[in-house]
Amino acid sequence: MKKISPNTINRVLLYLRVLEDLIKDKRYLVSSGDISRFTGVSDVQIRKDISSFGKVGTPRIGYRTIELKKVLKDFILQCDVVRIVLFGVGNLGKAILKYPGFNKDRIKVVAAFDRLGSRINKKINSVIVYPVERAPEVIKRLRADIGIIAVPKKSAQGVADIMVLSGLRGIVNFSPCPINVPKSVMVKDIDLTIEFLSLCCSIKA
Amino acid sequence: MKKISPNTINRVLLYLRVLEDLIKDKRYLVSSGDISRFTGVSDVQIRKDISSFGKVGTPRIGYRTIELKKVLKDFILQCDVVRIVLFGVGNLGKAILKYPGFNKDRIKVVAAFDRLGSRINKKINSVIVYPVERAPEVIKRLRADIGIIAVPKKSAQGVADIMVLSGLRGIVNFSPCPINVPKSVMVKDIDLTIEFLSLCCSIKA
DNA sequence: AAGTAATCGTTCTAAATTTCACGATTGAAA
DNA sequence: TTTCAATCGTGAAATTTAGAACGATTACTT
Ligand SMILES: NC(=O)c1ccc[n+]([C@@H]2O[C@H](COP(=O)([O-])OP(=O)(O)OC[C@H]3O[C@@H](n4cnc5c(N)ncnc54)[C@H](O)[C@@H]3O)[C@@H](O)[C@H]2O)c1
Ligand SMILES: NC(=O)c1ccc[n+]([C@@H]2O[C@H](COP(=O)([O-])OP(=O)(O)OC[C@H]3O[C@@H](n4cnc5c(N)ncnc54)[C@H](O)[C@@H]3O)[C@@H](O)[C@H]2O)c1
Repeated sequence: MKKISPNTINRVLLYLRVLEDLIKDKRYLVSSGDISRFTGVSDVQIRKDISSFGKVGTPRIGYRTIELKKVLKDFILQCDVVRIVLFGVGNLGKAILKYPGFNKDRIKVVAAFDRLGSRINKKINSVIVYPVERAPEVIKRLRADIGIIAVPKKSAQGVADIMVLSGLRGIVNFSPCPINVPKSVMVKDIDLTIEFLSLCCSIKA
Repeated sequence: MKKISPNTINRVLLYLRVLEDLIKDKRYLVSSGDISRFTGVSDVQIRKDISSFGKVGTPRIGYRTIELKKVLKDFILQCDVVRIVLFGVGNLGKAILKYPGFNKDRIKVVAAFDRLGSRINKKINSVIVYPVERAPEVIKRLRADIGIIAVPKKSAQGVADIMVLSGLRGIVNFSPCPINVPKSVMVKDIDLTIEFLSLCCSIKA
């Protein structure tokens, strides 16, 4: 089996979302052309992505939604549920805690941490906010996989260090500065400022 | 002059941020190796990116921070200020409205829109929330460039249509579904669910 | 039963991006 | 003044990614 590129993973996750919607609508067949219309990805690209997981389609017919969903899911989502912890219950952190859509995709925020006394021991959307000091203990107990950095940038590296110590293996970093972690820990930077500016540049060009 | 790829634009925006910090710290010289350490981008990549804007470095010395900043900025950020409008003043929308960091980067949210009566005519962080019906008029008057979709997915396409009609040329779409717009309008999808799941996949692999 | 149209899957081609290697340039030191 | 080390800039190679073409397969139609 060949390695799957991050781009492919992202696209496959899109396909999975479409498939779940289709299955909910009781549609049992779908073609690469259909998925293309739903996702904007070209049909060739879709067939190519899917074919890296084996032959699951039938010519003239397309793909069986339930089967395809199962195949894709088995390959890229070994885990049933993604357990996430959140650092920083500010504006952005609260938005994430209050978002109901994550549950549907089996993303579960299992705990939150903040430094500020007034935020601690509150429950937001049934997630408890702990003091940062308790992070290593709580994270291990709840067996979280991924951490979100939603603290101001001057606290970002410190929080990242705690995350690494606590055994998290992936970090989503919303703070506008790069963080240093061992390379066994995957980092995904989401820098909204850069996204906005970048779009602006593409427009003017 | 050759065309600048989106990847390059994103990296250059990173360099610009580093440069601003350095200048604030009164550092007048910086090498590609330094920038590499600050950003994680390889030094060769940095030199190559910069060289597409001309020769601005001096061998043995590096780059003059102030000069480099000016050169990069002139090339990719023609506009002084990016004017943004926000659709959907819910959890995510409020977080964006309350974020003070955008001003520093000359990103200015000039107006917000919502459907819900209880949100309308409030001011959040001195940004007025208008009813969606007034969007075309307000957007034209304030000469906004970019719109943010932070409404539930079933409203996303409708909001996108209004944005196009109002003359926006770029859209940042936080809703978990693709939107259809004329191809003269640039769309940047930011799908947090996919980002989290994607990170999860990379970890397990 | 044969023809046909739709769709998959694969191979080859092309384009974009990154990495590598190395020459060129400069200021400082011996 | 000569040497040297640091750094830039660039052309070529390698890698990755997307795209196009096309044969293979299947079910429907007549
Ligand atoms: N809100 C946005 O739209 C937005 C946009 C772009 C970037 N960001 C970035 O996202 C991050 C969060 O933004 P925000 O608007 O939610 O900030 P915020 O100031 O509203 O919230 C930050 C929270 O982190 C907590 N905190 C600070 N230091 C901590 C520490 N060491 N450990 C644990 N908690 C700590 C604070 O008590 C606070 O609750 C920031 O880095 C910001 O730059 C936010
Ligand atoms: N909050 C998160 O962390 C998060 C995570 C992933 C994705 N998203 C996506 O981001 C979007 C916004 O999320 P949220 O949590 O802020 O949602 P929300 O429900 O809190 O807010 C949505 C807002 O949009 C307004 N709205 C609805 N229809 C509208 C219309 N036609 N025109 C104008 N306004 C309208 C509503 O009145 C509400 O104020 C959603 O599409 C969601 O799926 C959010």
